[in-house]
Amino acid sequence: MGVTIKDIARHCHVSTSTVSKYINGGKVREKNKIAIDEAIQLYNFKTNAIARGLKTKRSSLVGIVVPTLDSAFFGNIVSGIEALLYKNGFSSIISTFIPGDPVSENRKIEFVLERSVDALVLVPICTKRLDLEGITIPIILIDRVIDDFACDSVTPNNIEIVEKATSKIIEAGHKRIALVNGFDNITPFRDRLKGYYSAFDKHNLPIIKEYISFGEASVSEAYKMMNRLLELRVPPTAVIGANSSLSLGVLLSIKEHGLLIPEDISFIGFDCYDLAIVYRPLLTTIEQDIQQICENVVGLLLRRLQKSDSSPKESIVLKATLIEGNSVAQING
Amino acid sequence: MGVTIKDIARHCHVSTSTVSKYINGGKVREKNKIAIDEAIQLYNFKTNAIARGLKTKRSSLVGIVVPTLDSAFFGNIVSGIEALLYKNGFSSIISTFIPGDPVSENRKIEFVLERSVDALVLVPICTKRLDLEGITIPIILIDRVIDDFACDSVTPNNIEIVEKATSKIIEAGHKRIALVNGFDNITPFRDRLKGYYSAFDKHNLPIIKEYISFGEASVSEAYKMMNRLLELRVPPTAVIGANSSLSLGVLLSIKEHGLLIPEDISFIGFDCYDLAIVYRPLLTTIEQDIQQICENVVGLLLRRLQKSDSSPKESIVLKATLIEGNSVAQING
DNA sequence: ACATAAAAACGAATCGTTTCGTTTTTGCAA
DNA sequence: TTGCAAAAACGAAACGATTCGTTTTTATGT
Repeated sequence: MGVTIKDIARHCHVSTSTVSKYINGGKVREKNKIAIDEAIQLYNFKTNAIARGLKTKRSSLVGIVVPTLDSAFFGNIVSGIEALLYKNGFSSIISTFIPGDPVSENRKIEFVLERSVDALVLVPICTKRLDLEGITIPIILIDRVIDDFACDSVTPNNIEIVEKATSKIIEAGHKRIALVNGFDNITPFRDRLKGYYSAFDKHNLPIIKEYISFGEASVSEAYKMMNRLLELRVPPTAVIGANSSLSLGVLLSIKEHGLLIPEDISFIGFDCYDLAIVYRPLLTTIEQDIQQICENVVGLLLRRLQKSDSSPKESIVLKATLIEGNSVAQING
Repeated sequence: MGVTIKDIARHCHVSTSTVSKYINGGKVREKNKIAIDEAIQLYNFKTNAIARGLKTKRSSLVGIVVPTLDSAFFGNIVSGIEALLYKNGFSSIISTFIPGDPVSENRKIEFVLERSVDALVLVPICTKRLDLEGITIPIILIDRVIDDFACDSVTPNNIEIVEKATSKIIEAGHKRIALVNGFDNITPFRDRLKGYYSAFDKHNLPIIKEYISFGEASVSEAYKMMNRLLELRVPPTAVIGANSSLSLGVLLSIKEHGLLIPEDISFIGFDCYDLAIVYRPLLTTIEQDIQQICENVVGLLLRRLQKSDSSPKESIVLKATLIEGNSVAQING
């Protein structure tokens, strides 16, 4: 504890600047090189990242601000990003916020910024402009974008993939298809709704608004939404959960109503692969490739951190996959 | 960007030390107080955590080192701890490692330590002594302990709870009960095995070693283990998954074999509540109270950070709960 | 062996705070 | 008013690295 570059310098009879230079990959006389290496071993010297940060104004810290990690989805994303950042010498400061609470979101962002992070990875909930505008470090948004705020982002092709999923259900003969959605001021939910609409359009089917449900994207809210849907006079014959928590809530409600998938109701989920493969029957789900997301986020981040890079903001859209299970039944008319 | 305490001081015609004192809660003349507050607002001053850290040797950073967050279990723990730390003014540096890889674990710990964290929260995999001994900051272990290394820890009552679960199965008439376990050099798996043994002992039943399977605690390994168990000449009539990933792998294998729970095989899982409640039938599982874990971890941590506290290491053991579902069938002898 | 350019080492200043010993101001009693 | 303790402000010296302009050493060619 507390061995500094000075100790190394003294031990090697060189100046601190020489040691510093060597540590940072500079050229140094061979014998000094050897001596310094030895001394570093001997004293178990670790360069003090704080002192370095103070001088260089770079902390090698990336802030990751996400909603609570109650689903494996964001957990996997955080893990993945952290692992890639680590390979590039960055540490990750994580900060989670309460999904429903814009105040907590803003505070958490502030909190992370105070740590002098070099960049920010953010899964925003608020569409309201946080005071992100004034931030000078690179920001990458995942999963969703913020209206009227040009920013790098990595998102799935929500419209297309939900259209595809919805079409699949329609083509199996369903007409009463519920969508248990998040609030549509959040871009992915807005887009997933668009995809749903689009599929109905393409098949010349009328949309029944009653079957579209908006709410907070939590398990418990989805459960309530689905309960209401199932208690309609004419309940839906199929349902789509618009993200992992919503899918979970929907399944919970279906179960509580004693209904069977797909005999009583067909189902397509979103980002719930772990669950889908053990569920009986195998669930049809929309899945994002998390590794791919992480690679794109970190790749973009590293490019942005090269000071020279001031190219225009990028919106990277990654293709999600519809994984076929047995949770959608063919029905007649 | 870049407004410092100096700017505030100049603007207020006071010295930097006065500003510093005020910021840190010291007493200051009323008019200075007002002036400083105003200037802070005006310039949107944020104290530079890095510079402060350099001087005070406290970073208000806590390192959290856990295996990859591929299950919601650790994700929830990380979220929970982060949230509580935040309330106490700490940021969380997260670092995940590859569960099977002791080298990655050690490197990640080193990496976090270089950041001058004030404390370390760790879910260790290695029983081998990392060079944790030399670390002078407080360390809290979660979920597992390390042999011959006295350290604060928060763990579940593995032996008792698994004994209870196993007894439940035995009392339902089962004799061929499989345990899909992690390697038993990891303390929780060792203890869960003890619990399993103990239940057999108490019921005067012979243990059939064939049904006890050890492997890496991952979904894929559990899947293979369970496959092997199901392909025995005399397969088990019940199975216990010894943690969340193992439970998932077990379910996967059961499904692939076309078996029904509980008709064909009974099942008790561990830490897979989300899954258990949507599964059909409702699964019987052992669950830890994550909120309680987090509160204990952070509580202990904060106590340790009070310099004065040098009380002996604590091993906090929290009671896990056996949640009754319908996945254990009564069978006749 | 000598001059000279290139390479490496040096030393001091600096990053933005906190801290601590000293000086100034304040409030109050004589 | 003056004196004096107590309270507050001050200023300089850290913390541990990096940086940059300068000096020293090395290597090269004659």
